[in-house]
Order: sequence, then structure tokens, then C-alpha cells
Amino acid sequence: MKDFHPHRPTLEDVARLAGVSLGSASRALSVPDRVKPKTLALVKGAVEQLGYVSNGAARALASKKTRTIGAIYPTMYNPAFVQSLDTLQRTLWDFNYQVVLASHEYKPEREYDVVKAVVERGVDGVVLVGTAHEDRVFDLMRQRDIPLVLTWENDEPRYGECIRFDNRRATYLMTKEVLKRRHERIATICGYLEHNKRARERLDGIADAMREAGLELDLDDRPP
Amino acid sequence: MKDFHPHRPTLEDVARLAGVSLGSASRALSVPDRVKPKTLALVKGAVEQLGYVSNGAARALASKKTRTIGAIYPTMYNPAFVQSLDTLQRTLWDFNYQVVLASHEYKPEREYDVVKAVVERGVDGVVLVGTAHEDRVFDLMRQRDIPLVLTWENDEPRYGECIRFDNRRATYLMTKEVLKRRHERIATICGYLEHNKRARERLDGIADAMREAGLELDLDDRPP
DNA sequence: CTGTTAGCGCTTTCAC
DNA sequence: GTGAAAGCGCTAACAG
Repeated sequence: MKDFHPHRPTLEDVARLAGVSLGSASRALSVPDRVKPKTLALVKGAVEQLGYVSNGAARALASKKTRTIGAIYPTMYNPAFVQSLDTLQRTLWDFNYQVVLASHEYKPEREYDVVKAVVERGVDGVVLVGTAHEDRVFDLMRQRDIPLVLTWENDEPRYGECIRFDNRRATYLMTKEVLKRRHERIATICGYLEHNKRARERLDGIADAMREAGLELDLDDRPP
Repeated sequence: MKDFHPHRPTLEDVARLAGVSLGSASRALSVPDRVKPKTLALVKGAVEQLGYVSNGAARALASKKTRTIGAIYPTMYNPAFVQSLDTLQRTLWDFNYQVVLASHEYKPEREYDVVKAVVERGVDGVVLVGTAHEDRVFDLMRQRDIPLVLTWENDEPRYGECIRFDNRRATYLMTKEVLKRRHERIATICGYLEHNKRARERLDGIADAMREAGLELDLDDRPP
């Protein structure tokens, strides 16, 4: 257990204790292979002895990299989003990135505020989940030149990359599986199709696969 | 839509455009009531025109406050944790704080790494969720003097505040409700009691309420 | 109320 | 390889 330090040790303290320069101490920690093994050992020893923990704000300011990305969700009460968040967080962790989380309860105006706050706080990129985004969200990201990834989004992205679901291909592949088992009379429960592009795409996928097999999906044969 | 800026505008740019000093610009943004209305207007105008967004890293470095807290969970696949996270995030948002999220899959060793990473990145405090923590986690927090809140924790905290469940009081209150409805023969399904302090506490709460009502909980009357 | 100035702790040239 | 020094963009005294 370490003693109480009135002044949280800085890299300068480490350098002094190790008997090397500030620059060397910095290098020892971020590019260890560019310092002599002896220097490295000295610095590591000092770090250990002081219980040194680097200051992310200073590092971010100097390097212009925060190593954090913002994740913005409509809500956390959708298990699919939770899984997405968890995966994101774990994946980024492996890349030595951290996640700042925010949600906006499906309110586009709040989404802008949230994005802005996250950007001000400092992120190297943001992941936007959900479907309806205001233009100014994209404007902000574009103007600041911040990488943006959208997902669970229907429209063409106005800025940034977009990860989508290919509903048509998904049902196409499912149907192929069914057909592979030599079924020929296939029923599908698809819900309402009006105003539901995704549902229609799924149906299209099924029809595609059936057509390929010389079968036909009878779209009219459904209850009211 | 803003034009492309080769150099993201800084507060200095804002100050220059507004025709005020750096200090005044800073104040206008953080303590608006301490500048002349005219100055405020000038600065706000410049901010708007430039599309200025403050730099969190610089602010954090200068003010020694990150306005973010770290939330560390065992997993995200427990709905109770998700709700806790969501509430935490929303509450902190109202206080103008942000949340950096991390999870460690119930592995105490990983928990330390996670806490350390979050602390290095810079947080004003951390919320630790879960039951088994290594000593060095507490040592780290204590040595850096970082506020810590534990929850879903059984033991006495070795450092920081702890928010617990009062199982005994919970069932006590529940039982009072039942008694209020004039029931006198009360059954309880409580699962195994051995090695389960929480279960025993819950039973105690029931017994407490019944005793108060002059009733007795027959602990032996249960299937094997 | 405002301008000036000195850092915050670290990374990063730049010479050596 | 290493040290010296110049910032990164902002806040917080400090005088005026």
C-alpha cells in the first residue's frame, strides 16, 4: 500500500527520480523500444515506486488524441442496443480505446445536445445509433472533421460511415436454408407491410430465394 | 452549414474575433453572469460564427476537473446493471457530468486493469459495481484520492462510500403490507438459506413484521 | 468588469 | 539514444 501523496506524482517526478529527462520518461512509457533498456528499467522503477498514473487530459491535449469514442444510443432499454454497446466497449478496449456513453430517449433535439457535449468533452470519433438525426448533428461532425459511424439507420448517411442490416439478404439466406431441406410449401408471417420498408425487404428476400427455386410466394394469401 | 476550417477554432480565435481578451472569452462561457452583457453578446456571436466547440482536454488540464465519472460493471448482460447504468448516466447528465463505461466480465484481475485505465484517462470519481474487488483497486483510488462509490457489494468498503440493499427492511415492509390486509396465515418461499446471507436477512424481515403483529413465522414448516 | 500572465502535465520536434 | 524547450487550449489568479 502506497503512502499518501500530497501531490499526485507527475511524469516530471518520475523523470527526476529515475535520473532521466522528461522526454526520456515519456518515451519509456509510450515507445519503450526507442529507449535504452537501462533507461526503461529506471523509469519503470520510478513509476512503480511513486505509484505514477498518467494524466489523460494532459496527454490528450499534447497528443491531440483522446483515445475515447462517444457512443450515443436512443435508449438503454433495448437489449439489442445493450449488446451492441457491450460489444463496442469490449472491442474498443482491445484497441486501447474507451467509451463515453450517452442516450437521448429517442429525442432528436436532445441527440444534438448529447453529441455536442460528447464532442466538447473530447472524443476521437462517435458512434451514433438510431434512425432520426438532425442535420446539425452531421454539420457538427463534418465541420470538426470527426469520424462518425452510424448504425441502425435507414437513410443514406449525410456524413460518416454507415453500418446497416441487409434485411433482404438475411431472409434470402434463411429461405435458401429452408429450400435446401426440400420444402416447397412455405408460409411466412410478416406483419403489416404498409409503411414498413424493412418488412417489405424481408419479404422480397424470401420471394427472391423462392423464385430462384422456381417457386412462387403468394403475397395475397394472407389474413386481413 | 459551416465551411471547412483547416484549424479548429480555439478560444483565442473567438476572443480575437469578438475583440475581447482570452480571459473574458473564457468567463463569458463558464461564468456568463460575471461579464458585461455586451461582452457576452460579442463572445456568443463569435462562438456562433466560428462554430467554436471547447476543448475538453485543455479545460480538464487547466481546471483539474474532467466532469466525467467512470462506471465499472461486471457485465452488461444483467438487466439490473443496465438499468443502473442508464439511471447513472441520466442523473449525471443533469449535473453536467459524463460517463465512461467499462466492464470486466466478473474477473477481479481485469477489474483492476479497467479501473486503472479509467483513472489514467481521467475521471473525477468512479462507481464500482459488483462484489469482489482486489485490494489494489482500493489502494489506487485511495492513493489518488479519487471519490469512489460501491454498490451491489456485500462487504464493508475498504475505501469510499457504499450503497447497499437492505434486504431485511425490504421484506419487513412487504410483510407489513400483507398484514395490513388482515392476512394471518402467511407463507414464504425463500429458497435455500445456507450460505445465503441475503436470503436469511429477507426471512428475518418477514419474521420481524409478523412478530410485531403478534404472529409467528414457523421456520421449520417447509419442504426438504 | 477586463486584460495579462502563469501554468496544468504531457508529447514532440530539434539539436546534440 | 537523450535532453532541452516549445507548445497543446484552457482556467485562474492577479493587477488594474
